[in-house]
Amino acid sequence: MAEYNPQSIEAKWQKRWEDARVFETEVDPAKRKYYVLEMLPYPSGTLHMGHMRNYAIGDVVARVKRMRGFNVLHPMGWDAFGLPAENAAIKNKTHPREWTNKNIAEFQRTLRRFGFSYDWRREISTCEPEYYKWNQWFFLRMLEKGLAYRKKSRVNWCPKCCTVLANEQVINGGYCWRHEDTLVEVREIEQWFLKTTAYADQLLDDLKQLESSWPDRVITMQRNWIGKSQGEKVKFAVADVPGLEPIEVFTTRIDTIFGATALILAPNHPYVAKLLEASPVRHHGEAMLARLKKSSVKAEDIATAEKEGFFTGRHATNPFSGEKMPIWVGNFVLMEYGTGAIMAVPAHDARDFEFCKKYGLPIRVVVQPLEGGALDGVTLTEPFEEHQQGKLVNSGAYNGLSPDEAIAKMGADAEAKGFGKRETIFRLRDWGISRQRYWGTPIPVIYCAKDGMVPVPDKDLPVVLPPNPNLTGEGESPLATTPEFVNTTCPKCGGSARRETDTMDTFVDSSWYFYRYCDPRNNRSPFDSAKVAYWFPIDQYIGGITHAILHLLYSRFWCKVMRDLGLVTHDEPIKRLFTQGMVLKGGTAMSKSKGNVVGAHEMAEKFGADTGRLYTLFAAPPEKDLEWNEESIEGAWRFLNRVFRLVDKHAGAVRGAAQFDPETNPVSEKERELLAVTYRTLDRVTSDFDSRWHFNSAIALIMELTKKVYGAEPLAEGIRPEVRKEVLEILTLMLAPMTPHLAEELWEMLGHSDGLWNAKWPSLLEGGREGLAREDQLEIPVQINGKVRGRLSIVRDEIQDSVLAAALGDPAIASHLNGKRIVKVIFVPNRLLNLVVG
RNA sequence: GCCCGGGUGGCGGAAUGGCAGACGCUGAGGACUUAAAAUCCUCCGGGGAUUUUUCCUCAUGUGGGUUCGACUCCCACCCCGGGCACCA
Repeated sequence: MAEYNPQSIEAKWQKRWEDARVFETEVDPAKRKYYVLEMLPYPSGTLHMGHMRNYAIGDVVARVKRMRGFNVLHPMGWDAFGLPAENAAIKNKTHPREWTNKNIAEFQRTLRRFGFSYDWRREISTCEPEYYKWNQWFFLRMLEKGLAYRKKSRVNWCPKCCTVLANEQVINGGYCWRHEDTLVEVREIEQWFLKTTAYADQLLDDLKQLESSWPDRVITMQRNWIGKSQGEKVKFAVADVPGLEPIEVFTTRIDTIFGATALILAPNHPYVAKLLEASPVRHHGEAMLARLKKSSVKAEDIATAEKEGFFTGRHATNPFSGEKMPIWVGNFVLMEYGTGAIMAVPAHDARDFEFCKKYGLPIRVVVQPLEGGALDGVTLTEPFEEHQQGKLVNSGAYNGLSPDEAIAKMGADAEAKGFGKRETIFRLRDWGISRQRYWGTPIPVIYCAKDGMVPVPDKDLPVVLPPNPNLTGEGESPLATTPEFVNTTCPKCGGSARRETDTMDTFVDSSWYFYRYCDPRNNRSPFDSAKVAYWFPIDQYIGGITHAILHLLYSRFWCKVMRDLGLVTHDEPIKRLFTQGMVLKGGTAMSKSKGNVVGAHEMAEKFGADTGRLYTLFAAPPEKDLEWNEESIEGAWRFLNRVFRLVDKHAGAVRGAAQFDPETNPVSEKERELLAVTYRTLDRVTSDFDSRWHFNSAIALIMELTKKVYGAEPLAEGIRPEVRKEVLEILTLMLAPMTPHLAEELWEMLGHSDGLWNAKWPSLLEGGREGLAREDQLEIPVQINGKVRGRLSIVRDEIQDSVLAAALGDPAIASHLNGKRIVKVIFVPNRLLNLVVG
């Protein structure tokens, strides 16, 4: 009797798949395509079971689709640029490339050990010049279109990374995304930006296309991040400083403008200095300003900080009422949003209320609730913000209007009179991509004393990283201190010039990598558009929720840019997105730094890849977090052993048997029962795989079926070999997407010389299986007033009258009726009978 | 504060408005064995009645509602997790 030995079985089939090039795919217009992709890993540390779960989910989908006859693209690659490689290189006195390639080799070995069905010919590594050349190429195209630009700006600087971070990489209100304990500093540096804001509207609107196929929370997070607001920009003339242009304010509530009792500027608003110059409160103001600017660096506290500000000594004129109001500076007004100046309407905005209350500024109600009595500013304890239900008061000609009516009318009037403009503003900012580090894509521009900034011509791409950088981990970009890189000649005049020494954010690499998989070795263009047209959009993308904004927003942006460059024709790159749960141990996500990882390779050595795969799929539904349980995995191991023994036991009898043909083959009652269970299991497993992605309950069903046919009796006596074969084959095929190695081995044991990889997913619709799946004798519950009081055996499709008669004849049920009158009979054919008694 | 998730046995979880707790883990008991491991079988939400068999009853965070029937749909609240957060 043979024994289940995953180590040898898995090695054997991985070799066969490779030799037969089973997972290699090409464009084939005759076949329906399916592109399934897991987010590419950053090759650092070791792969643990959290990663494996992600890839196991993708592999199930890929394998099921392949069995369904799809032409499946399922590639893998490496997000190989990044800071950890550089830091590790400095620490270990090696080269980032060396460290990265060592990790890639290790990752590859582990992924191969798990038998994931990747087309390895398409493997890409973003740190190779053949790849990052195209980052540079795209950058140049964006430069031509004005979508890439350089400006000096306040940026987020992480003192530990020694580099600038994108807004998206600043988390928890001011901390670095890689160093969660390190506060980000604000610095002024010349930076390269990509104009994501040019696509703000499209990025928002096209979310509609994704609503039914992306998780709600990802859509919501992106929507909030883009943060569209519609309102008015209103000009307030400065009354007591001659020659100063009016101050522009952004508001979504122009209807409350008569309630404005102050104008408040951000501390770094350019007007503040001008207003303070020669102001009677200049000294106090400047002292306060220095204080506010200092405290505003601590981004962490901004949300909770107490509102603070000071009066500039100057006044502005309300363009609607002509009223003069004081101009203040307030720490809660952000220069980065809107115009950096607001009108304070304390009666109808909580923040303004808090500020004005503190400094004794007047509070004037301009929207009265429709019911519940009049409000007045003096007794107001919190602002009235229910703007749908109310009418305007104290607002001159606009009194009596509803706020919505007033917004329309006052907006139009302001525009007509030239002091207002309807405006849509976004929270989204342009994407700062400059990084002052070595291990990334060099930004392909050259600075010449004579010609200024000159793009590197396409023919000179790629701009390759110097092999021997000066890595210190401190100060400016390592490239800046590597003379053989910096010093070059100007492409225009041929004179001596300097290269840009910043590298690109690594999110550039991952913004378009999935296109490269379609045509990974192309050296004339980033990809062949015809190939991309066949494979795109990605049918199923799988990854962690952590990338809900960064990667997934940048990718969408990149797609739209490529579309406008004429490279692709679709608006959105990813049709369906699935965010899988994390694998936890001790309540937190597995990570090397927390020391709670379960190494993937160790798991494969101990139980085999198939057991590891099965367990991660079985222990929880794929979208939920999974707490690792070392005892539970034994259950998966035991189950696979049981399946192996089952097939091994019957293999001899079954191997030579004919293929079962349900249509021409009369079956015995016992065989029929067995087949019915098998087919019904198949039916439910199919739907769990196809539409519901309930892999855990699919496995439960397969376990149940196994239990039914396991042991000596059920499969042996009175069951012909061809029927046994049918049952065992379906069992094997259902397992194949999840435990592919074992399934291949079983398939061979069952007498197939052709690999299971050629087999199709079994269908109930084929050859009379559907008829055999039907049960003729059913047991249904009988309820009285909705409570189950008995069970009844009925014939399939038995009509109500006959079922009711049988129920009334059942003594157990009759005793519950106890002479009471039946008011109503609910009968669901083949499902249940419910008697409502009075 | 706002926006998303989620709350079911000792644990992970199942249940497409129709028998709550499938399947697995743990635990208990038994078979096999000289013994152990492995394997196989039985039991395993609470309370009560009957103490062979079965029946009743409570129970899916809490309180209401819709329905013949609710873990599932609706309303309100509580708790947990995550995201955003002075965005004008």
